[in-house]
Amino acid sequence: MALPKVEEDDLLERLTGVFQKHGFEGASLSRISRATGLKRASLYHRFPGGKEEMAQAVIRHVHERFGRDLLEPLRGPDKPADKVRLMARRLDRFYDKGRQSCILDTLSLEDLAPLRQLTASAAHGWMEALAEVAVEAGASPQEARNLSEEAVIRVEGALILSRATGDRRLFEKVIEDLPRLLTGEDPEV
Amino acid sequence: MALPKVEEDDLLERLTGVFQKHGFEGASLSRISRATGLKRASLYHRFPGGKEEMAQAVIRHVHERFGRDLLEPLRGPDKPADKVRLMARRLDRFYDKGRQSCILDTLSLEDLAPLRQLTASAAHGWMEALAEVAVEAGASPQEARNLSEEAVIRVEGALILSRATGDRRLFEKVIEDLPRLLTGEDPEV
DNA sequence: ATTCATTTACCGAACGTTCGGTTAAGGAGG
DNA sequence: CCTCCTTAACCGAACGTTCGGTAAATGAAT
Repeated sequence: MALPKVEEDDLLERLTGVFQKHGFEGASLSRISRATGLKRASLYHRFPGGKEEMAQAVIRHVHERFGRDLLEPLRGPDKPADKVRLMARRLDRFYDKGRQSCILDTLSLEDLAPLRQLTASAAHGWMEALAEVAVEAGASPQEARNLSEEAVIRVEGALILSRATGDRRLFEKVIEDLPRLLTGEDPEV
Repeated sequence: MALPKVEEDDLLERLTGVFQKHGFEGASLSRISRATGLKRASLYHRFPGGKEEMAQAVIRHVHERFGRDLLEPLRGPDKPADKVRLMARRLDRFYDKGRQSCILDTLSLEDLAPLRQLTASAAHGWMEALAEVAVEAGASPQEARNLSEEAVIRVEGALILSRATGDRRLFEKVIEDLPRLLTGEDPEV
């Protein structure tokens, strides 16, 4: 069989970049083709469902990578505050210090049911992981849920505001404050 | 002179709806034409600068309406907590209980310098007004700035998360918590 | 009050470009 | 050979934009 010109994982990574930067409607096949190095027809070979399937794959890919790199460590044996500090550091990298948009934002505008379902489950997964670590740090289940919601809300809001104002310090501040918010401990940078 | 088919203010209102719902790239001239009742060519008579000028007009219009209806009352003679409660109620209406997106979000993705400048000044205007009322409620200037940033971040984040999850209670909760956050007083619904 | 040039607002039609998507054929590996 | 992956070429539709022209209201001069 012929060799794929771009490996699956690399392809998804490049695809993610386009949808992240331009949103669903702004992610034209030309841009996608340019970014991935694959012609339109090749993209349709990889994603017979077209653009919508690409967007779905992107959400799933980000969900998976996010879960593996940022959320899984939260379930490790370390101290809650340490684990949240680690996640905060990786969040900072994940969003490139506030320069990148979140696909929960850019891909939830379009009202396509399959995309909505995927963004919803991704958001819930994130919040649940945060709630668990908050419970571990001493919060009641109810408190933990509230804290995890607030944490995600702050990160998403900070991304929007950083983008809208061009001031990335807003994002940095929110990131640094996450350990205190979720575990009550100071960040000890 | 001929009578305008749609009054300036009504036109801007309808225009706003399209950009709010679909973002810059998703706001096609066909959609805009359908929503406003004006044909493509007529839109270019009103906005010779084309789509970008329409987007600029939308931001300016929202900025003005937002300032008049939500921020101006914050400078009135009433008690800070009362004023914030009023703003919170109007915010709830402004975003239709979390169903509407914020143009700071939908129009800041596109990297067009004029749009960025407008979203930035709108965001700063909002935060300044909130900081003023926080100072009035007893916060130090530094605290007030932090609180106003956090308030706007929360509102924007809640809008994203409500949209991504379909759960508008997140938005409602943030709205109800604004008076406490900014003035330290309970909402007393 | 009537004319008339001017201005404002609108629209049909078309511009060239790009959109998302398809078809048929070719090259590489098993 | 057969299967997988890629591509050139192509499609109708929609994109943002422009142009020529029409209808309605205005102000000034008659």
